[in-house]
Amino acid sequence: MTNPDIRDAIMTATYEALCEEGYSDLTAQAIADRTDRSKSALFYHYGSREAIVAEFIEYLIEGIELRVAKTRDRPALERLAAFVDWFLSEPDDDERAFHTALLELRAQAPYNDVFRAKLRESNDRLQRALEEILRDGLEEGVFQAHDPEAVAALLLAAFDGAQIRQVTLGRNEYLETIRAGTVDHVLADILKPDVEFPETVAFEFPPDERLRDSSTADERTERDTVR
Amino acid sequence: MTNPDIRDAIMTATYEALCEEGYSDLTAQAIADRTDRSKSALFYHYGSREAIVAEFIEYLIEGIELRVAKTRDRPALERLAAFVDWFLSEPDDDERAFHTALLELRAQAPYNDVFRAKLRESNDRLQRALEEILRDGLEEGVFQAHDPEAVAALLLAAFDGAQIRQVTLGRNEYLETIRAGTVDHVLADILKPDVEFPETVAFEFPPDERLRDSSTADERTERDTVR
DNA sequence: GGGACCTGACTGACTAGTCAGACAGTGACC
DNA sequence: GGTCACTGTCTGACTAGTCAGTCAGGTCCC
Repeated sequence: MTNPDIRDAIMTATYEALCEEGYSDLTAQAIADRTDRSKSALFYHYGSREAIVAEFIEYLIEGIELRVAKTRDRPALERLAAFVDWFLSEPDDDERAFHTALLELRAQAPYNDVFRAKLRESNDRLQRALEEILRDGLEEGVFQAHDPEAVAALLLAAFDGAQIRQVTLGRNEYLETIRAGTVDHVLADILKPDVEFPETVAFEFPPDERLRDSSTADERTERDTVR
Repeated sequence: MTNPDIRDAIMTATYEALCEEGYSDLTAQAIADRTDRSKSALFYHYGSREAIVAEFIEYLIEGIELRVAKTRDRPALERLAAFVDWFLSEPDDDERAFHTALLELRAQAPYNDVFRAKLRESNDRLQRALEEILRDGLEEGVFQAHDPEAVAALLLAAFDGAQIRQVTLGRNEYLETIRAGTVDHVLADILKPDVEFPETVAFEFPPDERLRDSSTADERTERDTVR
């Protein structure tokens, strides 16, 4: 169903609407306004607003997979640093807006089986990506013996918690505090004693090219103190 | 403003409505239905739905403070175990429903200055309570030298992340994994080498007595597979 | 009689989803 | 080449419903 062009248009429109309006104001109209089609066209292609959102999560998952794949040839320690940095470096305005909306969306998962299933998949891929880094580090001999599954889960929980607190409380310091705590208390146990966790990243975790901010990020300024 | 009886009635009604309907369905009517007043009475006492929610967060904060105070005479290690257990033990249905709704509410904080300010305060009290435990443990000589502020932040982020993932992904295993990881990797650095983190809690973190489930928790059963 | 408290009926704004019909393209058939 | 039937895509207008908040008026107590 649906030719790829219009699907892509609807997905990026959804992304923009999410960033600009948040999830709870993500109306079918708000999405349509950001395409060159009418609201009815949305319902023609996807039967419901919910289906659009479900597809959007799918779209994000594809993005994650693509982005993880790009990093696989790097050494494990560099990848770990990039992963940490991805979650715990201070977001720009667009990133923050997106995290904010995504949190609202995630908060609906308990009420919505489809969202929950898709978010699970997204989470599992992330978890597996991190486990892979940890396992590769063991093989490369830079990490000490540990349980990659448990450590990955702990790290993701801490990162996620930090990000959510940063977004909901509006406190950027949080990220740096948690990063330092993670490096000192968790990664210290993981790295071989002679291995230092890099101060700066060797490369940035690649962004989702499809969601490169097409909208000229300026008309968004006076809309900042919202709702 | 407002006599304490009706305030209390509205707050517990808000709590019940949140648990049963979630935040995004928390309408003024849903709250009123759980009091013996009409919806108009709500608007008479609080000027808006938002004000009710803001007051409710306040109400929760008072509860936390009360509950933390009750535990202050216990040894630090016991308190730490109770704190960990509070966040990371498997919730019953009511607790889970409440966490779910609270997450929705927290997800609105970025858009709402009042909510954000109150949630910050709530968070700060929690952080201070945990720091206090850590400092007391240092004084009691059961903990090794560490930075209580940073460790408290790390623990709270990890706990919060674990709880959110458990709620949004519907996976209870998460909590146990994170608890084990926290004990092995973070608390291992904090406790003196000869001190063992308790397997079982000496006491439960006290619940909020005011929110004791007054509604006979049975009519809620067939409404479980919702929305 | 005045104020505190409360109610039911109502309004206005908003939204998901529907539907009848428009229109452009395509292929068949004369 | 022209016409006709048909299909996929799309639209504007509409429906049915929801919800926050208002308001005129009522009761009860001082």
